[in-house]
Amino acid sequence: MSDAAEGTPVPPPPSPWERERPRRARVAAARAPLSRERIVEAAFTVLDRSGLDGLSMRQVAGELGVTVSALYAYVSSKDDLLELMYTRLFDGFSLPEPDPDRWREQVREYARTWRSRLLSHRDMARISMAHVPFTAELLPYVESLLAVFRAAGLPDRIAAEAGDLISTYIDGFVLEEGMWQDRAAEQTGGGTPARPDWREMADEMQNYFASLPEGDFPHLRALSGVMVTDSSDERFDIGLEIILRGLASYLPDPSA
Amino acid sequence: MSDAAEGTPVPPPPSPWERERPRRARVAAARAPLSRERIVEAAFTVLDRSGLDGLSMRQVAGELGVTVSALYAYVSSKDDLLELMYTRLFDGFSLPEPDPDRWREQVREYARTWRSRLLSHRDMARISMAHVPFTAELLPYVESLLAVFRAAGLPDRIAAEAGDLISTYIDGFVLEEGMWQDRAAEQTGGGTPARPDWREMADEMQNYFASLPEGDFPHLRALSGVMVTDSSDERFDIGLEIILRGLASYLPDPSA
DNA sequence: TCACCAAGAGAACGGCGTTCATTAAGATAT
DNA sequence: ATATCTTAATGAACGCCGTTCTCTTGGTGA
Repeated sequence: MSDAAEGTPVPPPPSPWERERPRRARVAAARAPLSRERIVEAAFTVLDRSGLDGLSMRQVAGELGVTVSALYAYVSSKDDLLELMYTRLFDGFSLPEPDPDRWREQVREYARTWRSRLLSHRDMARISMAHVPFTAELLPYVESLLAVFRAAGLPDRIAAEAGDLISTYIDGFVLEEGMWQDRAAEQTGGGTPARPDWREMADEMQNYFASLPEGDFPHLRALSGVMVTDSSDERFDIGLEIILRGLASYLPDPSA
Repeated sequence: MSDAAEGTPVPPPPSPWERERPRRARVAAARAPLSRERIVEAAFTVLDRSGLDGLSMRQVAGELGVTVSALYAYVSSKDDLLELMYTRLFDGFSLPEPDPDRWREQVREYARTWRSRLLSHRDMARISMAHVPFTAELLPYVESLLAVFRAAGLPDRIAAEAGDLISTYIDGFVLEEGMWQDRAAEQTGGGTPARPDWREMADEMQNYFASLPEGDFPHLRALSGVMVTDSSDERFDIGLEIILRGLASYLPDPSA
């Protein structure tokens, strides 16, 4: 442990006037060399902290203690990085073997799982909406969702649309959830409360609807109750059920 | 018309070495003073030419022959401008008086109209997806859509979701249409062909699906035919019909 | 004629995505 | 042990962005 045992030329200590070189980046790199994986991970950290609008290559680089340009050795562009993040969403995701007798439940499970994955990172729905899962890596997931619909007995034309329809619904729903969340956050101040105050938000909305001119918005007023009292989960299931019923109507025996 | 009749101090002509001052901006401004309307119009021009990613305040200002900062006298931010563009989409839009016997047709018409409006400007679906029509100005439209659902006899919980569901479907569908369009455009080169080559695109996709390992993607292979041969309009109507059937299943008499 | 005013110009700030030449460190060959 | 090559990261630069601030200018009413 004692240094200078041999004649190994120890570099002289830096003179006081010369700025100490930043050694930390190198040290960090030695601990864990940069990689696509590490970059994606850092990107998720930045995403959760600052949202999609605050997700810049510079922030990601900063998170890793590295310069921006270093990232471009592993990632060809910001779009590339976003696509990696999108693909990440599918990791370890698997649909069950299609069971014609349980196809509704299987689709429900798919939908709930997918929604919870979208909710697991801030603004993830925005990223998801900007992508189509038609890369070689993701096609298997599309395939197994289609398998469920076809096994259920849906006509080809219906099955072909069903996947898109369900996925679009989920993305859109979560996207809106996020927008209300953001709106709530920006009202309570710049800070990002872990859980936005739904109660307060709902009350405010309720009041707003109730304050609308009586004669002009009868339906909005009438529905403001259920819009506000129903939880997000309930509303999600309702929309999902509407789609499932629509799909089921194309089956020879809709009772299935 | 003759100048210098009186002692009005005419400014000397600009010396040859000094850059001629740009007079055109001023002239243009005199012709038609800036306004929110003119700014929105210019923004649409830029949007159609360069897409949402190319829509910058600087480009809009350039389109008007004006400096960036001038815009900020009329528009408080870029977000504000985007919201104006979004609101523009609703101009002159009107839903018919709800007719319980024709509610499906009324919803279909609403959906087709809305889709065609989204298609009328490049990337408009992206802008639409980022907004909720819950501003004072747009609530009447929401109201009259809800009116159709309620008049049809849908339960409140269902009617409350139906508006969101349909709107999300339309936005999502058009968004995807745009993505395929962009993908096609970037393959044929930087140029922006007015109508992307659907035929070629479809063939290419068909080939891709057909080239997939036989055993691994039976459903994708089986459905690639209908996915490709059906026109966008047909696919849109199919998805819409699925939703309408789902909604109808909540009516006492689903035959309506 | 002069003071005022609204509208727009112009410059600047900090941040962005991306590229490029350069450098430090380790591995390899002589 | 030394010279060479490779790799991985740096740091500076380019051109663009949204936004703000100060300044100019042309027209208006007293």
